Amino acid sequence: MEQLCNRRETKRTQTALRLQQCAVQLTIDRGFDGWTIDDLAAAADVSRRTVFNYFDGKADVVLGPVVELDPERVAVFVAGGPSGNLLADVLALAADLIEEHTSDQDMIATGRNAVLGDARLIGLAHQRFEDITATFVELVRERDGDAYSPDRARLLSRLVVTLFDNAAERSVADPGRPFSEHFDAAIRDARDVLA
Amino acid sequence: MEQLCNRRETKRTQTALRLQQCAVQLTIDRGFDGWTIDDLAAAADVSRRTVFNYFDGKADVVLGPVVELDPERVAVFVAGGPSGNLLADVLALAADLIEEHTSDQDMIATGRNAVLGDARLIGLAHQRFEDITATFVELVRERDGDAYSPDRARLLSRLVVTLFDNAAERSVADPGRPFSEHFDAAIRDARDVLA
DNA sequence: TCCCAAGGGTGCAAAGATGCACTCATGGAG
DNA sequence: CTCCATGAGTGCATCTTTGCACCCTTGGGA
Repeated sequence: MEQLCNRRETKRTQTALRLQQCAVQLTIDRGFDGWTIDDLAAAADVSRRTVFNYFDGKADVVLGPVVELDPERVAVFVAGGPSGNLLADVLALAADLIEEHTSDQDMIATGRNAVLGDARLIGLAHQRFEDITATFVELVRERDGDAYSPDRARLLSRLVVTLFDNAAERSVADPGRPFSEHFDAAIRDARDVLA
Repeated sequence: MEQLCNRRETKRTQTALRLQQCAVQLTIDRGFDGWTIDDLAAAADVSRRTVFNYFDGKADVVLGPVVELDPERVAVFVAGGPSGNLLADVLALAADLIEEHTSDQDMIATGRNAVLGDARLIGLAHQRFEDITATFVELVRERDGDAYSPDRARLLSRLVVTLFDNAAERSVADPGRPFSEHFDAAIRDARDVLA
């Protein structure tokens, strides 16, 4: 997956990472509204235009790009797969989401702190989770029709979000372990709690 | 002269400087033939191709680009200007050469050491001075016809080179002062010596 | 209320950087 | 001597970065 022999790819990754790190740091220092795109560009030593070449907006730099589900996996999910168990399949879908979009393990904790420290950012992040939830609810409806009530589907999505957030908390407490491990642990504990 | 507001110019200058510094360091460490363009590219974190986008060859990275006289000033010189005194005018021409091609004051000393520490580089540098000398001789001939014998013109050019080298030595001993100042001091001392 | 400065965001063309496939010269190894 | 590996140097297509002119929204002042 990593191509260290390719200068282009390497520099692109470095620049994206640098932008994210600077954005998070600026947010921690001054809050989300305390810095401009120009400030970020200066901090990351790129032009203002380049920021928009990498991210779709100011929020995206801090929160990361809007997550997108793999259409192939979505198709499998809607068809009732991969395991047939709804909870397991939703979790699998969510796990892929996290897996693909976690470029920097230890950035998760820092990023989470930055988000939670700024009211405006909490709102933006919340909006994102809302969108994801809506997507999931729709997917569940496509998959099982009316077998699941929208309320139940919504609860399911919220559970996944909660699991993610709990995993993030664990990641803060124990940054040494990979995030996916914390996520798995959160799932296990949740099962125990609900058992 | 410096445009800190322009990202392009700034980065270009930085890259060129980085390439020069790395090349000099590599030469000091391993000798001129002890490193390849690929080594330099890796050290300066650019692609091999980019090295050739900046410099015309391996030698140019260490010695700097081949100096070129300003055609306008050359025309003035050939016409007998600007002062009418041959020595003064040649010195003025040479001073311009140095002024325009000295991007980094303290690099002069380091670069000089690198050149003097490698036999091959001394040869290359010598060849350059030869070329410059030939150019000057030709210019003097165009200016004063046969009033100056080629031998005398050649001596004149050599004097200038010597002054430059002496100024470089002074620069090594006293890096705090700008190079042009050392150059002027060398000229004064030479006059005293020859008086 | 009207106006304007500031900041987010986009389109486009020019300038830079890179990868890659070449060519050419040279100094050994066999 | 011949062959071949190595490293200098070039041409060209492609991808990135940058500057710049724009547009749109918004929150204050006058």
